[in-house]
Amino acid sequence: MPAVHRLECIDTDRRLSAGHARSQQRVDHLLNVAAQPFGEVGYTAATTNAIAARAGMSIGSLYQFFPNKEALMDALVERYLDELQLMVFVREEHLPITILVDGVIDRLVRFHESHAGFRALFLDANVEHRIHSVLVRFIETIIGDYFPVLDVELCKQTALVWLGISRGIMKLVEPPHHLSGPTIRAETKLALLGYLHALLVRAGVPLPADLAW
Amino acid sequence: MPAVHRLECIDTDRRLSAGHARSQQRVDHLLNVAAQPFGEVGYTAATTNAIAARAGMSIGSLYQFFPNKEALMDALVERYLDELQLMVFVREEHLPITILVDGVIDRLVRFHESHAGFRALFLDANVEHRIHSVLVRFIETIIGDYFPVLDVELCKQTALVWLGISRGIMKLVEPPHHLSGPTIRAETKLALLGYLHALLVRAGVPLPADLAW
Amino acid sequence: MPAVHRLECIDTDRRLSAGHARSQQRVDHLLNVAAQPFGEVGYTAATTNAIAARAGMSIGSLYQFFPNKEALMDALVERYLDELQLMVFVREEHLPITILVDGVIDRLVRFHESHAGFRALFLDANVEHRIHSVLVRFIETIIGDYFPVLDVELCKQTALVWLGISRGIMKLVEPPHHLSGPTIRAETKLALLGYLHALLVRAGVPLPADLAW
Amino acid sequence: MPAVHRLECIDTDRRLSAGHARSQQRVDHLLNVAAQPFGEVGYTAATTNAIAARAGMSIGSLYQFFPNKEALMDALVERYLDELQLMVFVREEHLPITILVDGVIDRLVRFHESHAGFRALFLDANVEHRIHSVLVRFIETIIGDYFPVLDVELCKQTALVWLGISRGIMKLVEPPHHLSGPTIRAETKLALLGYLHALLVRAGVPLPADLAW
DNA sequence: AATGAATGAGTCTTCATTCAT
DNA sequence: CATGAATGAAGACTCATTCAT
Repeated sequence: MPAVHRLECIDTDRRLSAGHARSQQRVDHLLNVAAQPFGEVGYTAATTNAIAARAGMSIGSLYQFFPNKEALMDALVERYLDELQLMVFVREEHLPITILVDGVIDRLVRFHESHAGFRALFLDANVEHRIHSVLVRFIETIIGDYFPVLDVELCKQTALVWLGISRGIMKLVEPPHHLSGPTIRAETKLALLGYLHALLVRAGVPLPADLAW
Repeated sequence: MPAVHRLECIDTDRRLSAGHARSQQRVDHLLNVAAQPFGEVGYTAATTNAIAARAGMSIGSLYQFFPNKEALMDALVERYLDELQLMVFVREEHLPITILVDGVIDRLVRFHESHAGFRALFLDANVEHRIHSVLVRFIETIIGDYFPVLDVELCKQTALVWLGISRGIMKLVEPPHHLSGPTIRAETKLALLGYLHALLVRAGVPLPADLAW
Repeated sequence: MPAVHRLECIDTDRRLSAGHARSQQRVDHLLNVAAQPFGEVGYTAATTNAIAARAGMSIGSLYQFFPNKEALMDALVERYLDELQLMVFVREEHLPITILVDGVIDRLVRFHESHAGFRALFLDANVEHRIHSVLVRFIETIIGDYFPVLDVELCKQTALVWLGISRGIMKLVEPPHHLSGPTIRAETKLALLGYLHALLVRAGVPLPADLAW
Repeated sequence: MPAVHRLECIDTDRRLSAGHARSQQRVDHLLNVAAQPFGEVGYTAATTNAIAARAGMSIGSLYQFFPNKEALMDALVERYLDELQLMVFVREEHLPITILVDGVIDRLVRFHESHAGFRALFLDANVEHRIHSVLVRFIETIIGDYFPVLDVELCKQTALVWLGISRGIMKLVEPPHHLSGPTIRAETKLALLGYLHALLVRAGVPLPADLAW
């Protein structure tokens, strides 16, 4: 009875995928919720029990999805990276670099403002994750594209410094400094472009028109 | 016997100051040692028991010097601020701003390289202490002195951003990025001056000769 | 399938109530056990670790039931108050006061004899809890009912003194005096009624028949 | 040179006794001061370091006078007993018992009011010391003297109960009840005599004139 | 004798993780 | 798969007591 067999298989598949779907939903909800404690008290101080409780889930279930707290954070990080890909790392071609930076920083700061968990992970010094390296690679590519004359190492270093500058300024939204969102956006852009400008001058690279102050 | 009395006094003084001296030595040693765990794992993860053990001291002794962990950190912070005052915040008059920044950043990065505890406190996002506010005030004064045309609020904001940039770039010495000391020094200076340059241009303030690229 | 649904509900209820029941059992057991260290060494000297160990429970479990040591004691106090309500504070109407006191003291002393934790809390001077105030209010009511001619303040004061006398005499069961239960019962009653007698004489209140020695 | 020898001896004796005197002074001061923490926070919570500090004495010196905290308390107890002997246990002969009780309780309550350390030790349930047994023996003697017809055991038991009643009522000066000193005095006397009255009636002993209400 | 720095066992409490149901 | 009770190592901090000076 191959037909029957197939039917059963399909049935099973459906059930499985239904299960998967539900499971995925639960994980999504868990991650959404976990972002809150991370954002409020930081990764270390956020307790797994509190996260599970806020997710309306038992602690046991949390540990069925993730083997430990770090894996939970890693999953959150991956989700943030997916969202960053969609919402921040969008590059229309042929934009002047100032316009590109303007757009990326606007989107990054807005992402950062609206995602407390991302803010915590992006700004917290003491947690290891992939956000920074992915961001660095993204920035590296941009700089390499715009200034092919710069060698790979210098591109990478410039990307690193851009990341450092961005993190350093964005951290100023938090207590005790409380810089406003618009200020953060404006000053981050200014700092990134100011640094780039100085770097190009130092490297003897001709300035693009929009950087030629 | 006034002579004898005096001698006794001196004797007493010696004993007292000997006690003080030893006590001060122990506190110094404790702070030196405490800086290590703070530097390695951060303030929160560093345990008082570990600090005491590393200092070759019982936990009870640690608590004879400091009423709690925070007070220990505060003392360390104050000592760093004293040292910063002497070693970093030195301002010869009438230097061009580029030279001033060059000197201050050289000294700050060297301080930061040689003081793991300072590095931790300076870079760690999650601990409240006086280092940042003191640094901001110092930078604020410099900027106000060099550019009296900028209003107070803008000076303060610029100081904040300079602090943010410095912290952001200096954090890149740590894993996983591991930028070298010389690179950190060079790029921090470039970023600070590049940002300042752009800021002055934006504000319509005439550039000093050494910033007129 | 309403029937099935109902069954499931019941099932769920059963599971829930089974959990509740077990939890309640454990809390009960914990309180029973906690009463011992409290009784033996007093509230302060009793350690939460010792209590957990005696209850055959990890310290973590203890703190899952009670947020801290004081809350544990409070729960014990509330349980004692519930039991006192049922076993001691029973008042049949229209009894002569001597009979009432006889019954209450018999029951209170027996309660006190069989509940080491209560004994500790009732007799220990250095812990704040509700036992005394509740007892005072109970006694106050009795005295007010029997002698409406006494003003409220005097009723309250008399109740306080009765409580003091009872505590003072009951403490004599403990080392180093070791008065026997029957003696404690007899002498407490005698002291309470003797004081009341003297008080009524002093106040010029006519003695009820059973107090007219 | 016997004369010289003698002189030296005398000299030595003088020095010794001077040392003794000074030592005694220090011990006295220490005990005076120790009474305060005991009175304020109770025996257990009072720390030896705090006591030494308040006495302007090093912790080492405290332990040179007393081998441990308990011995310190014992010495304090002995001093209280000496003072009680002088100030409270005075018995003029041939006073009616009501007058005797009046005087003793007045003096005891006043002692109790003015000696915080005594109050703590007299009222605290959890510390073993001689105050109670000495008081019991004193009371026992009084009762035996006034009512030779009562057998020794009953005298002892009555003394115990008197002690219990006194402690129980005197504890009411403390929080949360805060009965006033005069109230304490009046009600303690009333309770003691009321109990004695009832006891004598029960024992079939003829009442002395001043107890014949 | 005097000192007070030093000790460290012991206290309460937290929280990531496991496992029986 | 879900549950959440149970675990226990570990952390900050206290305090009676000791001992070298």
